[in-house]
Amino acid sequence: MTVNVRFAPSPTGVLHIGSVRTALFNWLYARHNNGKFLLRIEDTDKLRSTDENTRLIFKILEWLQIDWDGDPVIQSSRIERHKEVALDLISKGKAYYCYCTPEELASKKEQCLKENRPYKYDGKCRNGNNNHDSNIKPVVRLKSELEGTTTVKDMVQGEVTVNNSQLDDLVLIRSDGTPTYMLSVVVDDHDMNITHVIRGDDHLTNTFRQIQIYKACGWDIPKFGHIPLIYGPDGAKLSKRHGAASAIDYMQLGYLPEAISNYLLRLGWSHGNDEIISREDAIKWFDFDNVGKSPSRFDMAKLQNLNAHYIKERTNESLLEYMLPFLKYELNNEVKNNILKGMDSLKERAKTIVELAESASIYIKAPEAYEDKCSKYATSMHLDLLNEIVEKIKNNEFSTNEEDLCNSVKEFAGSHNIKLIEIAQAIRGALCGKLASPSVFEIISIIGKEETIKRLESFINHYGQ
RNA sequence: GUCUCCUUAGUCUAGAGGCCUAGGACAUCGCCCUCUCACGGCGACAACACGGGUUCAAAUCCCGUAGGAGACGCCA
Repeated sequence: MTVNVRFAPSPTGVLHIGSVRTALFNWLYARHNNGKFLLRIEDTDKLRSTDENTRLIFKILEWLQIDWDGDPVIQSSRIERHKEVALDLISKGKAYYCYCTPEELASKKEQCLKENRPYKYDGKCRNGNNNHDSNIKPVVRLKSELEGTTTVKDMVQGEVTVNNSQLDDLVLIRSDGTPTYMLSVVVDDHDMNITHVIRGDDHLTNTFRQIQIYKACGWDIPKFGHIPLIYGPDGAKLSKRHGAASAIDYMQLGYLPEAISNYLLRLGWSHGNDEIISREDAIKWFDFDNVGKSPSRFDMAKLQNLNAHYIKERTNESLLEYMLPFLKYELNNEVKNNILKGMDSLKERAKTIVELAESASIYIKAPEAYEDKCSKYATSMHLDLLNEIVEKIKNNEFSTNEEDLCNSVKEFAGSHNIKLIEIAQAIRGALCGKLASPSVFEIISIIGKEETIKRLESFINHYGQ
C-alpha cells in the first residue's frame, strides 16, 4: 500500500499542542507503512501568517524528531495553480461566478435559520442569471450536489453520511481573486499525491464539502482519518489559561521531547496496557484501529510523571547539557563536574528540566537566603552542634568522604543523645537554604571541605546574633 | 437552531456477547524504606451517563433520553 501523508499547519498562530499530536500521528502512520510524511505550510491567510510562526513549526518538529520528506510545500506559492483549477471547473460548468453580496447572503441565511431549514446557497447566479451590478467583483462558487448523500469512510470515525442538501455552494475563489482554504487543500493534497488525510476532527464536516470538489475535478478521493481534539482539564478548548497550549511552551517549561511525544501518543491511542512506549515500538504498533473516537483532556500531572521517567532515563551528561540554557549562570568546569557527580540524586527528584536546573544550584553557589522553616533547626542547641562539627571538619576529625562522614555524624549524634535528623536538617539548611535536598553527606562530599565550612559558618553567623 | 460526532473512576485508557467480582496508568490517601525531599516497594479509594429492548447471557448489539463537543465564514 502506498502511503503519503501530510501535516499542514497554518502559521497564523503558535503551533498548538493538539496540532503536534496530529503531526505525530501522521508521521507514525507514514513510518509504520514505509510511506512519506510531507509538510505543507498553509500560509494563504497572509494577514495573519508570520515567518516567526513558520520558523517555530520547523523548530518544534525538529525538536520532537518528526522529520519530513522532501522540501516543505509553501501553499501561497501555488495560488496560480489553485486558480487554474477553479477556472477549469467553471469551463466544465461545475462552478460559477456569483455576484451576490455578503449582505444578501447573510439575510438569506438568517431567513433559513428562522424557518428552521438548512441553509443552502441557491442564488440566481448558480443558474447563469448574470443580471448584476457590474461594479461587483464576483466570487467563484462550486456547484454542489443538490440531492443524494455523501459518505466518508473515516479511519477513525467509521462511516459517516450526510445529506447533500446540507452542503452549500462553497466559495472557491474570493472576490479579491485569492483561492480559499477549501480549494487549496484539495488541489494541494491531490497534486502532492496524498493518500491519507489525517487531521483534527474539527475538519470532519469540511470533508464532505471537499469531497464535492474532488468529485467535480474528477480526482481520486484520499482516505480520511479525523482524530478527536484535545481539551483542557475543564473540558473547554485547551488554551493558555490552562497553563500552556502551544508546543513551544512545553519546551520552555522543561519537558523532554520524548516525554511529550509519549504523552501525546497515549492521548487517544493505546496499545493494550502499555504506557511507556519507545519511538521504535510506536512506529511498529501505530495504527488507526487503536485510535479512540472520544475527545480527551490534557492532564499535566501525567505529562509530568512521564517527564520524570524520561529524565531518569537520560544520561547525566545529556541532562547537564540540556539544562544549561535553563541556568542563569555561566558554569566553569569544576561546577559542571560537581553537578555531574550529584546528578544521579538530582535527577530522581526532578519532574522537569526547570526543576532540575533549580535543584542543581546547590552545586553552583552558597544559599543567598534561608527558608523560614530553617530557623526550626537553628536554635542555640543546633548552632552549638554545628560549631562542633565545623571544628571537627577543620581539623580533619571528620572526613568529607560521604560514607565516612555519615558514620561519624551518626556516632556524634549518638554521643550527644540527639536524633540524626536534628543535625542533618541543620546542615541541610546551612548548605542549601532549604530543608529538602539530596543526602547532606553526598552534598558535602561533592562541594568539599572548604565550601562546606564556609556555608556552615555563614549559617551559624546568620542565626547566631 | 440545523447537521455530525462522542459518553468506562478526578484524568488517560483496556474491553470486539460469557474470560469482568470490569484490567492497567496518572492523580489522591495509607504503610514500608529513610538524614529531609524525592525514588523505590506494598496497599487502599474510585467507573460501564440514564431508560428501555434483543439474548440463556450485555460495558460490549438495537432504540430512545440526557449531557458534552465540532461544523454551519469571501478563517484555516
